Amino acid sequence: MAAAEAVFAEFGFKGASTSEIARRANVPKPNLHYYFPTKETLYRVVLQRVLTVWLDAGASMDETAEPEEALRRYIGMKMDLSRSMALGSQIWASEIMRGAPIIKDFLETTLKDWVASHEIIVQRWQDQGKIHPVSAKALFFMIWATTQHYADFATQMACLNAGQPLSDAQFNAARAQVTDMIVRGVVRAAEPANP
Amino acid sequence: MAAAEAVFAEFGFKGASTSEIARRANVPKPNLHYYFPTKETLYRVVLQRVLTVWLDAGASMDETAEPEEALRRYIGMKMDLSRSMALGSQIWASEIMRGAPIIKDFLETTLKDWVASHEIIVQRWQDQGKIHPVSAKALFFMIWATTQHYADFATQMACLNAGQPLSDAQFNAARAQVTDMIVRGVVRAAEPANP
DNA sequence: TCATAACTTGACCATTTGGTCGATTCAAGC
DNA sequence: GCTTGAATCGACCAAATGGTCAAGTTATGA
Repeated sequence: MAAAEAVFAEFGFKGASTSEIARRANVPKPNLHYYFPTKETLYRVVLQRVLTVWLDAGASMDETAEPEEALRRYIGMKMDLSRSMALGSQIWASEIMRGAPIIKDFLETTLKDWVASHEIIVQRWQDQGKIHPVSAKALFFMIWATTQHYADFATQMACLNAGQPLSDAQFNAARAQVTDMIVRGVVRAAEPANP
Repeated sequence: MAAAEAVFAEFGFKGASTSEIARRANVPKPNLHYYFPTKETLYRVVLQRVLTVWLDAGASMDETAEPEEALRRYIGMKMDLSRSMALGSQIWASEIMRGAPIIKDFLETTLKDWVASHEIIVQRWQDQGKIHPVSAKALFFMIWATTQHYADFATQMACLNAGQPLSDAQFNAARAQVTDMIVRGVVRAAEPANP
């Protein structure tokens, strides 16, 4: 599974070869087909795992909380996932880029529902004057884009960081800055107390 | 070239097949190899075009301008590129995700220099108290991530938009909102005039 | 102990892959 | 018309692809 994740992340579904996956996993190829009949089966399983974890993260956006707190928690969690599940994020990205044949169904149902329900929350925040007038989609796209960028473009970031992947300290700093920037960009500053 | 762009964007370098490119371009395969000896040659040419255009956009960040104006211009230009060169952006993304073997050199030289020189500008803005204390890299990563997201994840966005790609009006709205959010997140609000 | 099921694996197969070859067509200049 | 070089293309090649098979080996449980 780990081998499959790495190979799919590096080459995409079509570019990944079962032989390569088997080689990296140190098993003969037929052994791999014993557990996963086809390449697509294996791919689906790998994708499913990403999907599950991301959905859990999505559930963490507490609707009862204040926007700043809710956003901070959600962004922080997505940043953490970008670090701990970078390969999954990459597979997701390449799946989307090839037209999402496998996860289209998920996008049209579960994700759509998630967005719809959270659009309501964002709208409420806006009605309450707690955040600036932004569309919920634009907000979520920015959060997803920025956080996942730390997974999908890790190579580029490493190149701009003396060839080294971001250290834990660097990543934590980035996490904080990303959160701050987005929160400032969206949440309306509390009115200074005036009589 | 257009066919190659589409196929590379959809399947990545390894997953793209020259036969498929030739088929989409309505030319026999040997004809394709007549102009581009190898798949990699063709890939390099396609990538080079993206690179050139993006560099031009990068040059548009006028260092003499105020941060808000400079950022607005740059973000707007990158958003426009995401619309007009979506496939190029996708190829870029998958090239990075496979470890950037072809463009590593560019990343380590030209891009690194670009970032270094623009870090100075951002630092100056910060010293002048014009922007919040953010690292230039975190800022650029957020701009790149968010703008390119509109190209790389167009499929996902379409799924959340009743299956339709963003219309011009929707895209323009997104462009404005993205710009506003980032600017608000980074640029320090002008002090209210006080004696 | 032994039968049965779960697992492992080297050899194999049809198809697709990137790329080539040689023969043909086309266009330009004379 | 003729020559020459550029462009076209059907047929082909070796290698890699996803996937299979049958012959093994190992575990399980009675």
